[in-house]
Amino acid sequence: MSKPTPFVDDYLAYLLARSSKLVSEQFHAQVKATGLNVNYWRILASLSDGDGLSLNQLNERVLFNQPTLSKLVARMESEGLLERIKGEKDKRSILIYITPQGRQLVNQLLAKAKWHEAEVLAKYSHAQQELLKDMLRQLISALEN
Amino acid sequence: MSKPTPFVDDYLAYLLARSSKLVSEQFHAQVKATGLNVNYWRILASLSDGDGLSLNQLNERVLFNQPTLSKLVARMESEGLLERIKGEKDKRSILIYITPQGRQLVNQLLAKAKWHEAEVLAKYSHAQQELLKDMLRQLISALEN
DNA sequence: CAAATATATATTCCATTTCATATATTATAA
DNA sequence: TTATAATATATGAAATGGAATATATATTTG
Repeated sequence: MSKPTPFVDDYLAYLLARSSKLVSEQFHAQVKATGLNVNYWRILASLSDGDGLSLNQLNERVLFNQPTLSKLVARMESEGLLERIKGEKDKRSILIYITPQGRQLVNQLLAKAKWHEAEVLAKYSHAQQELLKDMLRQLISALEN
Repeated sequence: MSKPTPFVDDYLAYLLARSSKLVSEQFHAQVKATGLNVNYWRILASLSDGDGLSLNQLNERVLFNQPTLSKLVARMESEGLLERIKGEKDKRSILIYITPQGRQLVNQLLAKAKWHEAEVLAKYSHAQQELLKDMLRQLISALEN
């Protein structure tokens, strides 16, 4: 009788957390090497293909807490990476834009990120890569309601 | 011409982080409802099918930082959930065991966790579930070296 | 074997995150 | 309309997490 599979190795939440952490950590080392805060990278990447999101909308993507994101965005503005503009239609909201400086930074990192992803996925066929991503996308949209 | 897929929605690290967070968060709400710290749950679950791990070994599973885990384990011991025993063979090491009280707690949560996972995966066939998990396990072992 | 190096865990100090709540604005109801 | 509730973001005190380092024990080297 061989040992049963340990709980965590068959537990989806654990497999996701572990693979997520392993994949991210490798790349985050590269981000840190450029001197950038990892959270800044996540925020810039989330804004990279369409800024002008409100804080809440951005938060739905980056999945921080609202106060955490609020403070990060304020810091990033003070460092010249983002700009915050009060909403015209709804004056409670703050719309967030990438500055040229932030854009330059994120563009460099996007290229590195794609390169890193290619490395991670090198052993998989294109079909397999898409299968994995599709399953994750399905999971996400199911959980978002 | 339709919009291209946003970067993040095609980026593996993001898909993993997002799905991980969404899956975990749902269950963590249940954990918190029982009054337990989420990190405690992660530690107990990691020990659930074989305790007596050293701090380092445990850390390889839970993927915290060593000082963070060290502090958490100390707190959990003071709250009666774990026991720390100095290694016989290597006296630098600390072996970590679940107390009966900790065991009772984790057993309840393991049952809930499995139930929650079943819900999350309900829409997938058994074969698909295994496919997803296998791909994640492969990814993990490739990244661990 | 003694000295030097490596390893396992703990601790300290500081930056960041979180919880609860405040403020400002908008939407709804009476 | 005015009062009430809801929503978006900000803020402050307290808890948490991380980087650097300390301590204790083991291993290696000359």
